[in-house]
Amino acid sequence: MTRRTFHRAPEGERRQELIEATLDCISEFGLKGATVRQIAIRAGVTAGLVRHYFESKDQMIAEAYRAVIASLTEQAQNVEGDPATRLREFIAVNFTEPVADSRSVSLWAAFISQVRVDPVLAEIHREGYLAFRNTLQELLSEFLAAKGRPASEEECRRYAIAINGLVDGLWVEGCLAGDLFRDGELVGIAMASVEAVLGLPIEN
Amino acid sequence: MTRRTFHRAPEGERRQELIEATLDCISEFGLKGATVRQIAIRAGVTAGLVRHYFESKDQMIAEAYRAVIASLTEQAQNVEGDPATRLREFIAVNFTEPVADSRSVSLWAAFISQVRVDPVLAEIHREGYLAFRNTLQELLSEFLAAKGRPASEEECRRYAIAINGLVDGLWVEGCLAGDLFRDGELVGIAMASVEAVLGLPIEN
DNA sequence: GAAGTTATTATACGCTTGAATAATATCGGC
DNA sequence: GCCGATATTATTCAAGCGTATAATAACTTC
Repeated sequence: MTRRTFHRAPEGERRQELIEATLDCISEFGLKGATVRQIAIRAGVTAGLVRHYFESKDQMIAEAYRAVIASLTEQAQNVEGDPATRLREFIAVNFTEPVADSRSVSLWAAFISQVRVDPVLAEIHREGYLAFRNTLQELLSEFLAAKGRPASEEECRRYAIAINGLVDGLWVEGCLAGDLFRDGELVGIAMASVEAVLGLPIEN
Repeated sequence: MTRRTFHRAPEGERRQELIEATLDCISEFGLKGATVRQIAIRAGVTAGLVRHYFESKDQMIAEAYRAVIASLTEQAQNVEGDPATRLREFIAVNFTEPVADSRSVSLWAAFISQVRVDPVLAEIHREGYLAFRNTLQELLSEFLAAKGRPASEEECRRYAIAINGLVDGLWVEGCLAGDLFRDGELVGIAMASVEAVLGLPIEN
């Protein structure tokens, strides 16, 4: 009886691999299908190792959720250029891979469904939502100012809530049933709707 | 050793109770917490009975999903009055209980997260989404015609997609973190945004 | 290249799960 | 008021769950 060989990975790397494997399993098998054993198989290690890196499975899941939120928001935070370009990019990113992907929305939904159950996840969600919305709000404020139509914080807040809802809603449906829409249709609808809401074109 | 007493419920009634108990458990404990035993306890029966009414737990879950979709859409289908009133009602319903409720969104998310896993649920979702959107599209068509600005089917389709996304996105956030918004704020933002998208007031 | 550290494997444990089965209480028909 | 049908309970089962523990292989250091 000989043991399987293995290599000792640097700590950070292995943790990352385990989190990635966790997300793979959740998106493919659902939260209840993401068992410690499945996750370990996906990561190419044995189940016991999970507890060497995480205090519990629940803690690993929470960290995995943080990773999801980060990947969904970082794309939106890193846009560059003048306000109009950034606003366009901010919207377009949500209808382009890797954000626009059935895996993403599965993960998002899996965690959303636990928000009511697990206060830790609820807090992670709230932080992520507010960060996303605040980024958008600031972007809108700059955009409106640049267009010569500066708006109050309160006004920008309302716009941010509306546009965030619009983009999120379209993102979900696009991810879930992309085949119901033509290529580029959703991003077109989103752009046109945002322009209508703001009462301004988003071109330069 | 004496058995517990019970009463024989009419078939339809008991099925309904079991489905309702299933939804309670999913929303409170998540999909993985909705075990046959928990569901039975919630329904006030013993676990074995589940299999008397359903071929398997999975089948019961699928039927429960149908019930969720139905309850989310039936409110929107049953609005009455002239087109403008119906459009306003259609929107408002989504920000009023029982649709606007953290239980609803938990259930919705729990099932959405399984769409990628289970083709049966995917089909149920698609049907529900299209029914909802088509109702909205027809409503918009009538509304625009009544306002003296009739629109093509293609135009109405685009409006329906946009407004459906907007309402869904705001609905999710409102349900998840209602305390981030003032009373009536979301429905106000939704109405204003829909008016902007359509370029028309929704009053009579 | 030997010794020490620890990341990783292997195995075991107690518990819960969905499902199958047999016993039985309830109720409608007569 | 009994009788047959069946809805419901009670019990059991194998499989899979998260976790704990001990053995060991892979690196680090000197």
